[in-house]
Amino acid sequence: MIRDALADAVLDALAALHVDPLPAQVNLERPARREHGDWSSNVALAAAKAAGRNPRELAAQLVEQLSANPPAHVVAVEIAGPGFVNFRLAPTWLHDVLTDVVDGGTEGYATTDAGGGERVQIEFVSANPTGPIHVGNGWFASYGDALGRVLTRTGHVVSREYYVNDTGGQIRALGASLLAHHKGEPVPEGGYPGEYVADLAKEYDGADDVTEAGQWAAERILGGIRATMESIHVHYDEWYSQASIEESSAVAETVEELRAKGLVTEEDGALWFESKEFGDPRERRVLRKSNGDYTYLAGDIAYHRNKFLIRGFDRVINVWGADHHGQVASLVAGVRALGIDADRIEVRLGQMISLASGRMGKRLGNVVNLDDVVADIGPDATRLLSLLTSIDQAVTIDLDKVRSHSKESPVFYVQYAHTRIASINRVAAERGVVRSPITDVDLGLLLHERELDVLRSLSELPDVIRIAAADRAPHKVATWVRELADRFHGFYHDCYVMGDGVSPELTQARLWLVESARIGFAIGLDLLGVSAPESM
RNA sequence: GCCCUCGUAGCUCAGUUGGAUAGAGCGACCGCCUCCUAAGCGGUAGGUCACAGGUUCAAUUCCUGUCGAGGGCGCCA
Repeated sequence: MIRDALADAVLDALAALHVDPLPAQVNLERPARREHGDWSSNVALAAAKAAGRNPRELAAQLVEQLSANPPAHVVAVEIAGPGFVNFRLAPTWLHDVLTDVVDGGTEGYATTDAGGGERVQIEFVSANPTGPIHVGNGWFASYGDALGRVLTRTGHVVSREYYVNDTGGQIRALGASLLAHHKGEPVPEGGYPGEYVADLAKEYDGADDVTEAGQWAAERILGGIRATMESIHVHYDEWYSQASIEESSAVAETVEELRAKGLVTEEDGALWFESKEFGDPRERRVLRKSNGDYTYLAGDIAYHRNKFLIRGFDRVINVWGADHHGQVASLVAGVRALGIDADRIEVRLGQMISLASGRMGKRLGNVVNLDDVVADIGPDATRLLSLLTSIDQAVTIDLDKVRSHSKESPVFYVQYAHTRIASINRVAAERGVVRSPITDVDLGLLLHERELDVLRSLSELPDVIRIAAADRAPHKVATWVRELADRFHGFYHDCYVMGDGVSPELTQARLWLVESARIGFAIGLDLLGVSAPESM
């Protein structure tokens, strides 16, 4: 990689200048402004103090040293500002990028094995099966899925899981609501008045038992949730039943394990977990109520014991809504108490989403089902919409605007760029233009700023993916793919691949540029789970 | 009261882990189709990066405080 070559050259130059101590790492970045060159380093600023030198002087010496023996592709090394060292490169470095992209292809370019085969489980959505998925509890479905794709590409082994809350009070409440509908009685307090319950009630012919009725309804609703997830290309490896944990001896075993460690006390007939010493801000939490039932927390700790100690995941990432924030510290305390390193569990809290029309709530009667959004704008736009922003951002979505501007949405912008690539290839085929092997093509003809901009974007993809994985921030891929689309539209507009005044040699070079862009779109869109259409 | 996540253009949001003159889309205004799809391209206008301190060569970015928004602090799940 060019960055490593430049960093090595800088280190060599620093050593030649007897800088002591040598910086552990040379920071190289792409300046925001073109005048500042293609690559820039702040190493003189960063290292000067420790070495007892003047930053600007050190930068000047560095420039002199590097200019005397410039690394490959470097045509000029300049000093700027308070002591930046700016590298100006020949376009050949970008032609090398093109070759790298084509050599790597969709499967290989911008991949790393940084994850080292780490087995990562991502649990996301996990909404209670008491009603259809709505835009609130389904918003981070694309996030969890895309994060999995990014982690897979960076060398992790990913498993996607939906924790099915198929037991407990809300299932009984669902059953009671179903039976009430069935008998034509009013839905009980705290029940589920939704239309879907009435519809299900018509089909129910089981026993007059709230648990049985609730489980029957939950199973049906879960089928709908699966279909919704599939419709936006989210495929789970596991739908894990909470009941299977609670009905096994797993919870009791987990509590026993904690008790054996001396972390459980009994008071008022309840069993308490001494959670504070494991980082819980609260002194202690109930594991088993005085009525003998285990709490949700006890079940959740048992569930995570299962994830780590039974199923052997190296790392667990839970994607939860911000309204579950209160559970995090207790769960992590429980996991730690079981002897599991705290940094193996991550809880990513997605901020609540709201509608421009106001708060969404079941009681307000303005719940928008995810299915309806998918039906309106399609799965691609639905996915990209939620992948444009960080999950730390409490977004406001205006569904009316999303609908009316769906033709101008980012997804069309990006997909349109991709169809233009397909279009170029179609026209080339019609005109009998065949792409020669890349080794026979003079990529040195690619000198137009628009062409170089496309290649600059492609050169950044490996970094983008690496950072998106490390930060658990797949939206960075979405930002990148929009930038690539922007650059490609510019190229398309200003640089004809075939046409008047375009030499056969230039056509060949541009066909390869187009191919490298195609690979970039294919990688980026696949990571986002958005389709890359051939025509629109 | 305490904890978490935030506060960037009229609106919705980016901002490469501290860099040089802070970006995009939508909305507004002005241009560009006899060649690969105008679902596109170019331009103009729009900012005290909530506010005040601190850290340093350098702060939208890190720290503290204030103000504001959302969320959380049960023997509910």
